Amino acid sequence: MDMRDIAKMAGVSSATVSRVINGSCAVRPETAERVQRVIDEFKFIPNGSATTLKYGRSGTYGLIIPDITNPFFPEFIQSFEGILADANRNMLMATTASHAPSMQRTIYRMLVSQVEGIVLLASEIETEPIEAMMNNRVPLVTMDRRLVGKGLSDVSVDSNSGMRQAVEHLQGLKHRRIGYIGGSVGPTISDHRRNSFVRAMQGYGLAVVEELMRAGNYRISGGEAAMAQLLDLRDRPTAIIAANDLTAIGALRVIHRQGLSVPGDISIVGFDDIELSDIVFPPLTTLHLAQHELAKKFVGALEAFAPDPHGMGKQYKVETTLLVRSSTGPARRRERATKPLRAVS
Amino acid sequence: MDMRDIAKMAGVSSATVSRVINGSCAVRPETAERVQRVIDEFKFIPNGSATTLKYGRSGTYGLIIPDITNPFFPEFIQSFEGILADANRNMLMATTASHAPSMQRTIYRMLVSQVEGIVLLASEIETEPIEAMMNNRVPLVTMDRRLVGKGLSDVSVDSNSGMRQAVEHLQGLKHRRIGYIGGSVGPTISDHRRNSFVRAMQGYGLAVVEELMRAGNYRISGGEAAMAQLLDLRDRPTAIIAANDLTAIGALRVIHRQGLSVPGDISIVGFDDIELSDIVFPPLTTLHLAQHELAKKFVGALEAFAPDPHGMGKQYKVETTLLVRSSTGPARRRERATKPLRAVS
DNA sequence: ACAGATAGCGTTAGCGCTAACGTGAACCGA
DNA sequence: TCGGTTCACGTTAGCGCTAACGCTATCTGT
Repeated sequence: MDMRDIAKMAGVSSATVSRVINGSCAVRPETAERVQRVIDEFKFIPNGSATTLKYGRSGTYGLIIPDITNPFFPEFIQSFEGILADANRNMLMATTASHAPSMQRTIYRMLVSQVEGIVLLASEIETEPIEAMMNNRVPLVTMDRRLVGKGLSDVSVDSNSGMRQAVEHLQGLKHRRIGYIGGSVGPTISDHRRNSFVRAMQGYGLAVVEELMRAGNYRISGGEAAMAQLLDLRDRPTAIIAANDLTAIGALRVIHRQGLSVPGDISIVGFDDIELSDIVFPPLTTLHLAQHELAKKFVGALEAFAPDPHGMGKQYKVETTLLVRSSTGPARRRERATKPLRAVS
Repeated sequence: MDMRDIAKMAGVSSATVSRVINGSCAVRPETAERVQRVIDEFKFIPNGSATTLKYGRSGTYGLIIPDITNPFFPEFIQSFEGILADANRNMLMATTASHAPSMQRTIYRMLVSQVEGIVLLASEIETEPIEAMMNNRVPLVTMDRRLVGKGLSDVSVDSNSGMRQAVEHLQGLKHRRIGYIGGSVGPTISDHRRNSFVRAMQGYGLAVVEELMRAGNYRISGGEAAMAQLLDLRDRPTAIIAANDLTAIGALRVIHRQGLSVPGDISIVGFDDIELSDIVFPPLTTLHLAQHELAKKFVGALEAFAPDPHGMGKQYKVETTLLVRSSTGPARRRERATKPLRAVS
């Protein structure tokens, strides 16, 4: 069943069928209606690969996610795919281990599928092998790499504003020893969130203590490990800002396990505002990142390349704002090793 | 840059280039190597839409998810996509609101894209409009609908075995009043999990009390609402089995908010074993569902249709097993309205 | 009344790939 | 030596679609 079959039954040529399907105005309404009736009757669906081959556009974008298990990503995907669907576009999705070979095969498959652009949400992994693979064939939009070029755009999360609000909030609650638990160490592309934290602290005249800054892994386990170390310190921090909510939740768990309370003994600020952050106890004060805005920027960045896939990319940005819930409160008076008020298993 | 260009540079015909790329053995090794060198040099990537058009197969499957925000689905997607990627296949994913028009547009886009099959993970929504849309064009594999037909397979979660283990476990802990919080009511395809629960209770000679069985919505909010009602009862249940982990977590939250303890006052059993179930406090006793096995069954079901897309489908099944963590414990002696031991905000 | 514009539709070529077939050369056994 | 195989490749014909162009009938202005 192809357009010629439909054409024959409607008594027109296949070109006219094509015109009707694509809404060309160069068809008389009555002819269009006649053709449409045949299309409906036989539930005809055109063959997209033929269109892609002929027209050179697939209407499909690729999305590469490092770890879909991190709740941040599903929330993003939801918005991203929704926006694409509204524009009648498809999403080819792949989660990929962070090692290069599987990554390259993923990109290869996407390029074979004639994607018109790829979004790479992989701040944790090296991207050189990927760019080599892509070879400037289709536009690439990355997250938080702050690197643009031909056919290369970036959407970054501006943590400065949010981080300032967080530090101001904590300072207002009389916190002075504020710790930080960051993301992964290693081949990561310089930790912007960490820098924002440092700048915000300095901006408010607070001491930036190396001892109070630890690396995590953007997951609960990393938050737990880092927080355990911080609690072992003679002079503990009274507040913690974490690089993302999962890290904050990990910290929360360790604090509870040691019989301390949040925010009674230690205040915690997360980052991202994933749904989970409102579900844990206590609900996290966090830096809200508007997922839908973020997704819109990515789609916008992709579509900006439509006229010229090899044109110069742009740097996009989304803001973060502090969302105060219940995991932050006044600093304890004596900033010494804290004793639990009551034991909780 | 197409195969003819490569062919010219390698001094062969385009057919030979095709043969080399597809690993045909009808090419002399030295010729193949020469061609491969040119391919590598120019980083040639074949045009998949041409192959799809010619060959009639796209190597792409569609996956439709109702609510990717439910952690069950990301974990599934991870496995599903991984298995497809290993088989060098693509995944076209869409999350879709449960109303028919957006659903139909999603399916339409997938059919245009020449997917070779669609997995529909939408136990909550009506599927008649979808099947009408699909019109038996490509195989459909559903989850937990227990309906098979031409080009239609189903993968169901066998909750019987797990439910029996759960009830036995609770009975062993001296629980007699066991409640159940189910999934959504309405157009859902008969609640197999609920039936399994009822059968298991009867099998162990326990009373099935209608009053103790409530509907939820597969999310935290539903678990909360249902549990709140159950706690209002004069004669509360001493244990709850939930239709999924999110529901169980919702129940957990309400119990904690009312100053009761788990499992001290009430035991809770979840279903699915999502990662979160090991992270909440206390870690959930739950019916473990092997996500990777589940994903494998779906891929297997799809590929079983490869020889004949219109052939008869099959019913697949995955087992569940009880995983005991910390949310279940001995029943309280007096099965009367319980008083909180201590107040917690 | 007539050249030119326009609307509405048909014809055609070709997007890049590969199955099927065709061909020439090397090889084989009798 | 020679008909038949086999191997290793080239040639060709589309897969279904649509942009570009071509054609005809009607309409417009003078």
